[in-house]
Amino acid sequence: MPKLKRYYYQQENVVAVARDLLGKTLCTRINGKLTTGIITETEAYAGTNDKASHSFGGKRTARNEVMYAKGGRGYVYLCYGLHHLFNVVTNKENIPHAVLIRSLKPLEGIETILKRRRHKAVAKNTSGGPGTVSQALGISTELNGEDLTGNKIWLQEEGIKIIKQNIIAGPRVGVDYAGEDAELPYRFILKTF
DNA sequence: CGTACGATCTGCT
DNA sequence: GCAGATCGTACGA
Repeated sequence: MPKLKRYYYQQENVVAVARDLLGKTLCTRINGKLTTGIITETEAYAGTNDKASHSFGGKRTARNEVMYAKGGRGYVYLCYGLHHLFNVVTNKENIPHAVLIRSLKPLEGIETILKRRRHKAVAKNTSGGPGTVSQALGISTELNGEDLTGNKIWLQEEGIKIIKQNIIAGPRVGVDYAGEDAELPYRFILKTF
């Protein structure tokens, strides 16, 4: 399975990328341990006009700086003081787009994943939210800004074939503060997972 | 410098 | 169903 190349991350339309990432494989090699999973749920955060995004209004701080880098890097930040959320930065021309990976189906390194997750829910198909995705693959803020074409964390082509009929779009989770933008159908879920 | 809070998860009731 | 965990960051004084 070939790695996604840099140009993949430099497409204009984040929402399209978020949809397209379904079925691709997210991989990490942390301390020599390889763990991978098929992406089953994503959310798009679109540029500076999206009230739900950290970059709304052109906000640019030490935390979200990497959103303004060229596409193809990871944006990892701490949420609620204990969850590391992983985003793929996808943009061209300094537009701060990102895709949050909300859920995975574990593929390789199941033993390691179970250990990291203290034998919790991952035994099933998906992990239960963006925090557990990071926990399962060993992602933490140390990987913030990491190049996604490198060998610590990367994405690969389809783990499975996706047909349109199996994709559900809906509003994003936990962004009520974003007013009308909270309604946007920027969340994509693979049915049957 | 102080304070409030978040793109959440878990375990207990 | 609900509260507690837990702390870096943002923002105002």
